[in-house]
Amino acid sequence: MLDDRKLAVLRAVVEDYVSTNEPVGSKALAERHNLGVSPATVRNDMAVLEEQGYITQPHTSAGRVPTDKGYRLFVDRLSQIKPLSGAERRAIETFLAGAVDLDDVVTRTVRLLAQLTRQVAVVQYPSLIRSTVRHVELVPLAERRIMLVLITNTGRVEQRVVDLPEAVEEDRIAHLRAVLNACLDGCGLSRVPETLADLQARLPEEDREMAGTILSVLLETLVERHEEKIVFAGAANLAGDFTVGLRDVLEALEEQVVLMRLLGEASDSSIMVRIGSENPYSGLHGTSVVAAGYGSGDNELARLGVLGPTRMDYPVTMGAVRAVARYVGHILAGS
Amino acid sequence: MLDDRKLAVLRAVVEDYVSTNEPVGSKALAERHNLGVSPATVRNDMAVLEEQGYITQPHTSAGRVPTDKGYRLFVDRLSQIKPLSGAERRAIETFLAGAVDLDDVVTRTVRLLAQLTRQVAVVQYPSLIRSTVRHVELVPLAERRIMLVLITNTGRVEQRVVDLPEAVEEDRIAHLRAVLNACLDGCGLSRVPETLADLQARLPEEDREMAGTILSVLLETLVERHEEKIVFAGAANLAGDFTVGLRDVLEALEEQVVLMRLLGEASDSSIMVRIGSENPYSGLHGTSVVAAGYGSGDNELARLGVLGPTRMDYPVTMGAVRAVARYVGHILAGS
DNA sequence: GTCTGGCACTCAGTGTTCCCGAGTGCCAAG
DNA sequence: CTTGGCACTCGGGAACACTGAGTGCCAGAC
Repeated sequence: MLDDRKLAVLRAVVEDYVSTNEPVGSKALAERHNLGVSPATVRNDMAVLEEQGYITQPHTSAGRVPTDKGYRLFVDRLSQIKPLSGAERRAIETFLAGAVDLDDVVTRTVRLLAQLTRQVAVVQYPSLIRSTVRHVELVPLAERRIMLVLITNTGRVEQRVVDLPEAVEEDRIAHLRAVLNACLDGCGLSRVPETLADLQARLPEEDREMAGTILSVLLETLVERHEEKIVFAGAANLAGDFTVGLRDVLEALEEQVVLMRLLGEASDSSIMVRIGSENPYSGLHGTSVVAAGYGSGDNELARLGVLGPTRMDYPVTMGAVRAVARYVGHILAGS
Repeated sequence: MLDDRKLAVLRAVVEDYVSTNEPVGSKALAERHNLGVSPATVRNDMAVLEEQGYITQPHTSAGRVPTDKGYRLFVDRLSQIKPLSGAERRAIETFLAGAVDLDDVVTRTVRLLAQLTRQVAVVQYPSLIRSTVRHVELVPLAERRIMLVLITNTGRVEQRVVDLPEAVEEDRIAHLRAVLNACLDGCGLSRVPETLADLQARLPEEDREMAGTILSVLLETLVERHEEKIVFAGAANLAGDFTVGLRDVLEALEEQVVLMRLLGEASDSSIMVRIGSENPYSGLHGTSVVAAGYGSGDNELARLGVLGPTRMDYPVTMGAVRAVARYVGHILAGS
């Protein structure tokens, strides 16, 4: 139904439109890409492509512009991810290697990605649920008040102040700390609730109340933070492209929930592309998202990606996202 | 040089321009504000005000618009901070009271302020330098690797992974932890360096090397983080007002350094207003900043504020900033 | 001296018209 | 199936006039 030349025409339309940002006409197209046929022939092909819904014209007597469906076909079958240059890889590596803690890794990553793609970058913090406990610390602050600190294997640190029902001596707290760590060290966060239930049943009577208070806060921490943390950067890159709808996009970026859904569900470690109206949030039609999961080694910890105009250079963007996701994975595995 | 009526005219020009966003003419002005004089008289006054540089006309045959100098006079002498309504106060209070940790306080604050003022809100994390140490924790991760966690009285938590030169048993680490906490508890962060120097001299010979490594990382943490953390929200509110220059503004917002300077130096606890070209960064002429310090009790921990078009409602904005700064102070003092 | 009404002047913004040219669709011939 | 030719469409820019809000200035009133 679409022969090779028609596909070549579609590819040419996408490439030209992406680079010029202007509707592309049959003549210019026949010249710039050596298709070996005349403009008239190209016109016929374009008419077919338009009929099938892959391209459209903004108005009569203008060139053609790809539709979302057209971009989709381009991404799926007509393009290859473009790897980064050696210089770019090295730049990424050295830039990320300078990070001192998790916060820093995430901040650097999001800025790097924004700069690399000249679009808006979005990075999700490593998911608590898929992490494991590295250490639990109880810090006495006052007689009836302690601070609970939870450290995960991905370097994430969560803290809560806990008010106790009664005054508790430091050594009982120290003991609880030891027990907690013995139980939880290396324990996957998703298995923490059951582990804690077990633990509490085994505690001596007099510690039950205190421990109950602390453990319930610990559980709360896990549940609350199920609402994952997510950041973005590069909003300034929007200013060039968009004119209308920019407000919608900015609003979407500030909604954690929307942002989460934007990056999509865990995929089979390949790159996800969402084009225009494929996006879940209506304010983001007209934008595309390229996202991938990242993690240390095999399991996906979280996701990152970029958001830009539908009219973006998909091969390059996908290359950048893939590369950054890999390097972040390495960094997290190494620390 | 400027009699009362001329000042009243200036005030009227500012107020009308702020609310309509259109150059205001003599006729409309004489009608809407009951100045008790004719348009012709107002025209004469406006001519004087223009000559003095308080207002200007975009082009001949248009109304007048306040200049930066005009806004300055308005803010300094012609307006009063407008307190929030009771409902708004209560909303602030309940919204901030729900915060679970420092991160949460800051995030909620910045969103609140953005929503309240319908502008871009900027909040600086409580300064490390002016905080005091609440606790230092050393967590063994592996034989030659520990995690250093620093908790301040403002609830801020800093962490670093430290690689040790030699394997160290846990009890030596526990001992060092005890010593560190004994020395540093309640110590102002600015005094930490000297305190640590003292401490190291008093340590037993065999602990020197290990302790040196740890302490130097601790010092690094303080120095590095001297570059303070700062966040913003409400970028979507820019989309309505600005058309050109928006890119500059967004870029400025993503530059930590610019953002820092934006909020200004510690002031004598009053509200700072920077109007248009008074701003340090040239991309931000055309915008104004209203900022204030906040803190628990007497000492200023950090600053917060909003950024908006020069044409903003200063009395209302100042009221909101002041109120939020106060409540955040209370919250931080209470936890 | 200060205020006011009158009047001529200026000019941004809008609407109208006209024209150009890029690009199209269609058709008949190769 | 491809190609050149041709009539057609229509967005966008240039030229133009018109309108009206707003101004500056002046002479007379208070």
